[in-house]
Amino acid sequence: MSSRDKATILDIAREAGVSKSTVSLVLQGSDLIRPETAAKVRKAIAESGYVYNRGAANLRRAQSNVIGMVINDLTNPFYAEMAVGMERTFQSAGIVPFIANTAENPVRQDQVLKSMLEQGVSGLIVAPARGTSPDAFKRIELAGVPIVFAMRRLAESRIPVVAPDNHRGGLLAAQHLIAKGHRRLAFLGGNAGLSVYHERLGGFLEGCAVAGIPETSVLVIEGDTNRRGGMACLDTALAVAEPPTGALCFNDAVAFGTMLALRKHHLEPGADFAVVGFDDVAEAQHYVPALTSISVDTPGLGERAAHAVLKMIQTRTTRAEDHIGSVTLMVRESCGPNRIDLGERP
Amino acid sequence: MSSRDKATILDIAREAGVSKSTVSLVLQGSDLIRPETAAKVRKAIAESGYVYNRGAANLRRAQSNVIGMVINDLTNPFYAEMAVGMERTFQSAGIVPFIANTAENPVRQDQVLKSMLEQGVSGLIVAPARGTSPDAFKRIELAGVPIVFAMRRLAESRIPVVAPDNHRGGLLAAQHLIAKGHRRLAFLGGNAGLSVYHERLGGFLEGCAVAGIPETSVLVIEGDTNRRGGMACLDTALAVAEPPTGALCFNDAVAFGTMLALRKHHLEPGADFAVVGFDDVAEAQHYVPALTSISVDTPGLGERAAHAVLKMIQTRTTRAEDHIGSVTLMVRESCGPNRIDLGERP
DNA sequence: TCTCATAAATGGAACGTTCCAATTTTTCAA
DNA sequence: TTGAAAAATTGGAACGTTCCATTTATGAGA
Repeated sequence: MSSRDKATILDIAREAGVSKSTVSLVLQGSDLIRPETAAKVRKAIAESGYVYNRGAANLRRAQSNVIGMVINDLTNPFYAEMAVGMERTFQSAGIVPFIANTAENPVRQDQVLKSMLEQGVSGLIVAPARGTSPDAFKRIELAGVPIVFAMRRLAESRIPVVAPDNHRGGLLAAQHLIAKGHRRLAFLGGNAGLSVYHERLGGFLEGCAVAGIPETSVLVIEGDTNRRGGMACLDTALAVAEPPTGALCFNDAVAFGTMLALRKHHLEPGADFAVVGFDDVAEAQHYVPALTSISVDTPGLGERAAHAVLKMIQTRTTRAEDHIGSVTLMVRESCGPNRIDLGERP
Repeated sequence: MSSRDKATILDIAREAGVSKSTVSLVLQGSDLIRPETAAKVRKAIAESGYVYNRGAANLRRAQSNVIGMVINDLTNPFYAEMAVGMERTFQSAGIVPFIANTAENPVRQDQVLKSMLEQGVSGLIVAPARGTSPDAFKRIELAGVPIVFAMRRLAESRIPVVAPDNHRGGLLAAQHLIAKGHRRLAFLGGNAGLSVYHERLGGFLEGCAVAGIPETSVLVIEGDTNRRGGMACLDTALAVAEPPTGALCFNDAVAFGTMLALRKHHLEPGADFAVVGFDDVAEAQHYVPALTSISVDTPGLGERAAHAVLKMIQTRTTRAEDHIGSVTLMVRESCGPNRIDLGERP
């Protein structure tokens, strides 16, 4: 039945009455082959259930046309959206990227990177797992494989980064909350192990300082970067002597959690407490109340990162400029109506 | 600087003063090698930035230790959760699966499958894209690569399937709504191109029929399987002469959309209209109101599918039993408190 | 010390492709 | 028709690994 010993280029050659070289050329779409000959070969291929052995091919040539995407958390819609943006770009370049998930686990990440390297990827996009050790990417740099970081950067690394302008996002959020009349502010969720955390918090504090609110009076509460973390943070925030009236959350997931917890405390997000998210995931605009959030153009960043690797591969370099994407404040309902008239949409 | 011509097994051999065969044996963890010799080899490997060339290895042996997961929509949290369940299983088997997204696009799916095949995957889990043609998997079957379908089945295919008991889920939902006192029911979202649609709808209609509600009086409205689709379906549902008072939604995303649309019509989900979802994604329990949904044990199904391929690979077979996972009704708030009276809603 | 069994290490032939250099076929001007 | 240039095709040597059949080293018993 099913030919157990799969067909090779030689079988095709025999079948079509040509040499293996000819078959190889046809496979590569070379125009050195006469059209009729190519047709004969293609016919033989179609009839034989032949599958091209890319491993063998890569052995001979030195490139591999596979690109790896290593993502820290695929169940986080934010990263899933980013990954899809990357895929779109790769698709139009005619290449199929392989995705792997590290679940924020540096050990898993090591395994995954090793596997991708062994597989001979020609480029890599990595959203590093939390707590990645600084030399986790030494092997890859040594191997000279082009790599770009997405979203997160590593402390002392010269690997190019594609990320949103987190600092400015934090700043915009602070300005917005302050313009709404809030003076007692909080920054909820995230933890100091994340470069993104420092950037967002830094921008937020700067915005506060500029408006005359000293850093020390801003309530900063670390926590998990998911719904549960947001809920916990809010509980803590409301327990202090003079609780805040508004907060920037580390990301949208934390913001959703914060809003859920507010309801448990019989406070209505928007009316009694202002909540700003970060990332502007698709869900933000559908939520009730719709979440005011810092939009980072997620798929756009994905595309950008993909273009960067593609270019690095093409130009055979391992260096590239960082790209810091612009951010915008999406004003929705979770900070309530304007206290000072800024003419935003209802 | 970086040795442009990468090290091979022979370089390691020379460095360690042994033969290439010895290095190969060490790499495979063979116990034929004296520990001191193995140590020497390992030292040389560590010092040289050597990367194992799996492509070359696969050329010689016939298996490849890579497994492909082809997912129809990674941005759908449901499928992302399933994928993570699979990954967990593969991880504990020491293998790194490669994930690819098809974005519900059969053409893309073809490319992805071709690429995975060429890469020499030893097994495949596929959640088929909507509208997949029945012979899209002919190549794979011909190549004798073990494959299992997750969640969706294909009309005339003998490929094993791992999926929840959709029929029973539909039945449970109908019983629940009817027990709550609803008589005018609807099934919202999904479309006839999906096997899952027929199964869920079939179970729902059966549940209705058993309770004396004729199939013809159940309002069935097709629509997109996301939030927007749910919103549109509800609008249509409320526009009929005698609108329904409760509905089973094709999946949780549709249910969320339905609840959003209810609010726009000034109806409160749970109080004025009963909503049941399907899949029980993580968000269901956090939503306000918390969504009553049919839980399918998503990660569990993923694990099951992963085990199935693993076993097929091990036993070198291409056949396996279907697995239909049990489902449970998770009662939360979106159907409101029990109605004792069977009267119409005010 | 010698034998012999066993343990450890090795060389060479594959695996399926690409690419180069070489060969054969075709085309066309003289 | 002939010859030479151009076009089309081809054989063989890589690529980096594994595996088999051998060879070489080790150590126990005499």
